[in-house]
Amino acid sequence: MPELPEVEVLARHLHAHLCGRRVEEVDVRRGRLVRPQTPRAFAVGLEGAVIESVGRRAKYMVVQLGGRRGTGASRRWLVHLGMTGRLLLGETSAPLPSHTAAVFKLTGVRLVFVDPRGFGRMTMDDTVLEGLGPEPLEPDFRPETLAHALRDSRQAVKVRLLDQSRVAGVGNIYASEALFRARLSPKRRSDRVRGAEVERLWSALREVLEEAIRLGSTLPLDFTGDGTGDGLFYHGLAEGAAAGYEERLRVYDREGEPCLVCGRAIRRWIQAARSTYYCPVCQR
DNA sequence: ATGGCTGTTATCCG
DNA sequence: CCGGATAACAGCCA
Repeated sequence: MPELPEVEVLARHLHAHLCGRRVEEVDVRRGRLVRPQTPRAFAVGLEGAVIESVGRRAKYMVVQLGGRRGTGASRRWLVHLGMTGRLLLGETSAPLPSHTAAVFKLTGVRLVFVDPRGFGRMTMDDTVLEGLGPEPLEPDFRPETLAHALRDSRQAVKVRLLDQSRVAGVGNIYASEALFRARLSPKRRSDRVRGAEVERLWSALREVLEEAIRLGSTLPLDFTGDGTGDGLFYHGLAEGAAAGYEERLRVYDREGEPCLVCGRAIRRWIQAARSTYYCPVCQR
């Protein structure tokens, strides 16, 4: 489930594994993966580059590249996992999994992008980062920053939180989780979230995201994709690691189960064609 | 087995 | 302009 925390954890792990390696060969097997750029231009731009760092912006993994002289400005390789994108790291000789969308031969290792539903994206065109909202975990993300993001919209606050141009990186799961912890109804009109409530939502959002990163960072990761205990993480989790992960979610996917605070049954409600989970008693 | 659901987002309508 | 619906796609589950 690639939302901000999952991409952050992935980026931190890949940073350690990929830094200093050279991109020797790029094989895009599913052209639609590369947008908005031709697969050819993407491959040509990437081949020969050396990976300097791996980071994150919103739900994008950002691979900073160097190593080729005379190519002008710094280049960034952007990866969006969509719903089901995964990055697998392994032997060059291993057989490729089904739904392999792209293969990257790096020095000493092979990186494979697998994506059954094909919502993932890759590009070297960083205009896709334009228009993204503030990073909720940056120090300059203050309660006023969130207040500004919620202002001037009659949309439900839950829907607003999913708008990447307002706050970057929040997805369907953490939007529900943050609103639950802030005791705020997902149906509340965004421009009617009041001062004290903004403060609660601000801290709840940061807590939820930070906790997820902390927990994700301590999990044993399975970069080869061999593990079967893989239902949650885009790049695969070592077996058995998924259990504690789900327990951490307090409302998401708990329809009909008792609220952990008041005991009332958790409800599911469709907003903007996505499921929202909430407690009808605790969240007003 | 059929249909409803799924972590995302660009684009199309009214 | 705004906001809701849809499409892109495959897999899983009841």
